[in-house]
Amino acid sequence: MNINEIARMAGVSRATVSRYLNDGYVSEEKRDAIRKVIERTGYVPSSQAQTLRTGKTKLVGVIMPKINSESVGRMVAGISEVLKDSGYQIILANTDNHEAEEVKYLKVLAEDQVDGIILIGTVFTPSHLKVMRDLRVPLVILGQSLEGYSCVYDDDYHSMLEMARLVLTHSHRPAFLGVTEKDESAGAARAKAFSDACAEAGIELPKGAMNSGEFTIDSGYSMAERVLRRIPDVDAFVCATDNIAAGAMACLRDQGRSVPGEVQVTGVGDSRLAHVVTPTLTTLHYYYRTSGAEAAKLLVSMMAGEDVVSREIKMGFDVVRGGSTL
Amino acid sequence: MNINEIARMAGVSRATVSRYLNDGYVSEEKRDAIRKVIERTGYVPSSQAQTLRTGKTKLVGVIMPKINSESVGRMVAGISEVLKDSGYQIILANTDNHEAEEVKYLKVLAEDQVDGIILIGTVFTPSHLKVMRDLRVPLVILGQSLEGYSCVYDDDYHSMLEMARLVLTHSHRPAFLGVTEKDESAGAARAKAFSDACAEAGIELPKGAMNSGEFTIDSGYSMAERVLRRIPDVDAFVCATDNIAAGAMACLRDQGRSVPGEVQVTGVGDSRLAHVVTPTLTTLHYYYRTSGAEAAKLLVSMMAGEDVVSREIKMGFDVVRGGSTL
DNA sequence: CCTTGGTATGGAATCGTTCCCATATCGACC
DNA sequence: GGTCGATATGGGAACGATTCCATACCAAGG
Repeated sequence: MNINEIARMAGVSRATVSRYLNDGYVSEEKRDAIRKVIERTGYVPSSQAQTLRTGKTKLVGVIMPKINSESVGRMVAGISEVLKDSGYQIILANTDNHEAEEVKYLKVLAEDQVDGIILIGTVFTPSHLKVMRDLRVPLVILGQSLEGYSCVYDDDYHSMLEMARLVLTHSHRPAFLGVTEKDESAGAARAKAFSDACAEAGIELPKGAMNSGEFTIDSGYSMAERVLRRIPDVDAFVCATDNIAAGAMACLRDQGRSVPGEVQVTGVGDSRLAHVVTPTLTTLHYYYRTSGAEAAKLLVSMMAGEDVVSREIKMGFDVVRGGSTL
Repeated sequence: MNINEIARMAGVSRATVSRYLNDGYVSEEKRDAIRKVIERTGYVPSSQAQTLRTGKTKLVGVIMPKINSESVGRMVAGISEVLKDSGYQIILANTDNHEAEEVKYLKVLAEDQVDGIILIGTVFTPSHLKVMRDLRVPLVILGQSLEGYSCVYDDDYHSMLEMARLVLTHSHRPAFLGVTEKDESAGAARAKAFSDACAEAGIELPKGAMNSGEFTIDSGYSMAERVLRRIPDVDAFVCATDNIAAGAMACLRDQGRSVPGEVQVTGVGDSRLAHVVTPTLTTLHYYYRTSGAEAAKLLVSMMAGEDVVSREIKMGFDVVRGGSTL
């Protein structure tokens, strides 16, 4: 069942059916005739042929470092919410934190497949930049800020600064449990905010106070273990993610240290985890879902050809006070 | 840059280039010539044109009830792992637990867009069955079992039976916190297993012992609250998901009841949550990632045309003992 | 020597749309 | 009355591949 059949059955030309389906100039009678035939046959235009002819796929590629992560999940939920209404489908590319995969997908997707790309990136290597420069479809970066590109990101620095200040009102021997500094946002920015806050409070950080690991609970556990060995009188764990904080709390529990009495703990992300640990976790709420939605909106307008001067959207944040701080 | 250009530059016909790209019969010399031109120009065949001509999209649709859920995330990770290697891309459809959306996506995706579909379903309505019956692409159902379709699912009944038996060795006033029975797997099967285990142990369940709510922590909290009012001497909460169990534990904590001393608690899913609550949660480990991978493998072979007699794969499980049971 | 089958190649049709162009009618306006 | 713009319609050329078919060469086998 194709457009020719429909045209024949409705007694009009193929071109008229096409016009009926898209925009202009079809008389009332023919319009009726075509509508009837289409209803009766349940005809749906082949999106593949449309794609070939128009060069528009109505697909958006979302490249993400890890599908089963709560923050990414929330972002994608926001993206999907917006794109659904704009008639776009999401095509998913999961890189499992493998930078090379990220570059590969950028290339493959842009080749043909999609009208636009949202990159939930972590680390930008030179080959990232190269591929991104000669991309032929609009790109929005989510979760990181990068000069010259449209991006939606969280205020990692100031939010962590505020969190650190809060902790430091009752802490003199704090330690930081973070992730790789190659990650500008979750890594470098949060670490810098922490050490700036310490400097501001006149605290000199001992060796071993700044740590870097993975985004996992296990990594949080082992970093905490290590700090407790090297700085036995540590009195606060400021963590770069809720996962890490949860790991740290597990470690403290196992070693019989009370939270927040002996050691305060804070996380980032306001994940479900934060609300079920005992005591509940003081954490930073980032508007992940909303930032996903904003990124999608931005991309939609870019794909519509409005020459959005590459925009940056910095999201707000809230400090969520749980029982893990004084 | 299209196949004609390449053909011209290599001094061969378009057909020969196409044969070079696909299978047979190209002489060594021409093969070399074509390869050189392709390397130099970086030519990549238009997948849209290929799709139009061959009818194969190299896309697989994955319909899921909720993207930011840990179990779904794990399943999708498994799917993506397998499909990546088979040259398929994933196209994502998030229904946000809206059954009508599920049906809509089944229709839309099958229309044209994808070579196969994996449905991570929850509830099957008559309109589901109707659409699924006249689908023109292979379908694999993940997480539920449905007569006549290929499916990969967990042994909800027997795993919960085992869990309930474990709890009942030290409990005489247990309650069940579940989800809607319209969900055959997570709802009906787990609830039945629980009541069967109780019957087996000679326990008569009081009114209010069987509960049904949402898949959320909050819902777990309020269900627990309600049971504590109606059955004050309840001594175990057997929950249909870890989220619900986490909510129940939060409620018990708030009401000053000790776990597992006064009330035992169990979950299902072996989520990260289960390991960070205090005490850690006794839960059922389901092989979500593996089941996603299995579903994908099944679909790949179906798409390859091997007439797989619609197969069922029932996954195994483990009981993970945490501190929340005696 | 003629047939047969494997190897190799190009021409042309095809997939199902969109959209440019040519054409036509009709009322309005100078 | 001729020109002009708006409305309406169909013919046909793309879009960029795959694939059927015809053709041709060459070695082997009877």
